Amino acid sequence: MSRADFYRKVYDVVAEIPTGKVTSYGAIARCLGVASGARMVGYALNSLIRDEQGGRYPAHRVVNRLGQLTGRAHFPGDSMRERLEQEGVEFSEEYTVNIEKHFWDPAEHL
DNA sequence: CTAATGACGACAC
DNA sequence: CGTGTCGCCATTA
Repeated sequence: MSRADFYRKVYDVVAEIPTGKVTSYGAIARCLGVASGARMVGYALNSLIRDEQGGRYPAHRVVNRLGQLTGRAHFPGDSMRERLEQEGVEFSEEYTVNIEKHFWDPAEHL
């Protein structure tokens, strides 16, 4: 599997996250067969920002394994948190979602 | 080519 | 149970 394939698959998975659900970087990485690629998933999403068509991917639904919105700084203002709240995602902390309640496992979708 | 970095995660203390 | 370390690997300096 090439680097480009990995990136594309990450985007595919992200695009399929249901509204009101969230998943983690590590879960996506494992789902793609690269258990140690959690950081790469984050990097792939980071590149979406540069990418023009990046806006059409719900990258705000991807949080770390604890449900923390570690990527909020890459979104304008509090748009990441606002969008999640708007989708009905429950927060345990101001920047932490209830991931156990809203977790979406990419593996189940394959 | 080497070194530092990061939207992570597992494990040791 | 919070904090520190280390492994991870593409990307950038």
